[in-house]
Amino acid sequence: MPELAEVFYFSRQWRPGLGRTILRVCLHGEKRVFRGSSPRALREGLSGRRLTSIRTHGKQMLFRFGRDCWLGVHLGMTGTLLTESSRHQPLDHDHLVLYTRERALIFRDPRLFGRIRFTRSSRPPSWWSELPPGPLSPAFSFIRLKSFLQRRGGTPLKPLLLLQEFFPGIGNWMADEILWRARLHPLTPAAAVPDRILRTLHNMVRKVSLAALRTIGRNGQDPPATWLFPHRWQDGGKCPRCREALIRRPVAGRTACWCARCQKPALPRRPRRS
DNA sequence: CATCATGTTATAAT
DNA sequence: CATTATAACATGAT
Repeated sequence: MPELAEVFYFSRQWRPGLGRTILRVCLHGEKRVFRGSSPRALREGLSGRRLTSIRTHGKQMLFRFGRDCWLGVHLGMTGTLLTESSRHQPLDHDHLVLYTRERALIFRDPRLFGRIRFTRSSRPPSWWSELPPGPLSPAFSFIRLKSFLQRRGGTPLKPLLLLQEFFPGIGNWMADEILWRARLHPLTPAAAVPDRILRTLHNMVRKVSLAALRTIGRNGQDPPATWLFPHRWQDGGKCPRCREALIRRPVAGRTACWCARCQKPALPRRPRRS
């Protein structure tokens, strides 16, 4: 589930733990989600400390404990954050559970593509502070987008939108939603987009991010039927704009969904003449 | 049983 | 070196 808005939503699930002291830590330290960090250090670092802040950036989450303990969470494909009562017994897929007096803060991930990191330092860890500007940041400017797409002009738009190094938080459904709204075919080479359409694309990256945060991010509910979102996985799904049947097939290794009528492939560079 | 999945990354090939 | 394709990860849903 987790792209930028879902990640934000899940981060808020742990908000009841803000200001609370972690009394006990249960974890499945041998699981893949702890790759690259020490479960022992994590347990010792968090125990007895208060959860002091919660932040998200794209698909990344950062929880601060006390002054100098930082917990990074990435939800991968199937990760979720939730709370249960403090009597909760960790289930098979509850790989990290932080107990406060009144609640259990749970990281659950059946598929184990998620990742937990732990760092002890006075400043936030570098993997966090070096994240690229998010789509809603002023630094995510049109000119910066244009130069990025220029640099990778031969690559289709769809896989470019999935690059976290430039579009942190954008995932498969958001990319399709953005292209659908900008009426751009997922295979359009980046350099083939005229400036005017590029403006639209830039706008849509921001619009979809903002709208997703205001719906999914706020209450976890799916976006309305005016979006591509609720139609994209349905067999026989129709374009909510023109009712044309939606097309679904892999583009650069991921399933893409688009409307054959609204999103025409790029025209050949030299249509005619000799 | 086969296929597919809202993600990332190592490795191979171009 | 840059880009692109593929496999792998591990489990659950259909």
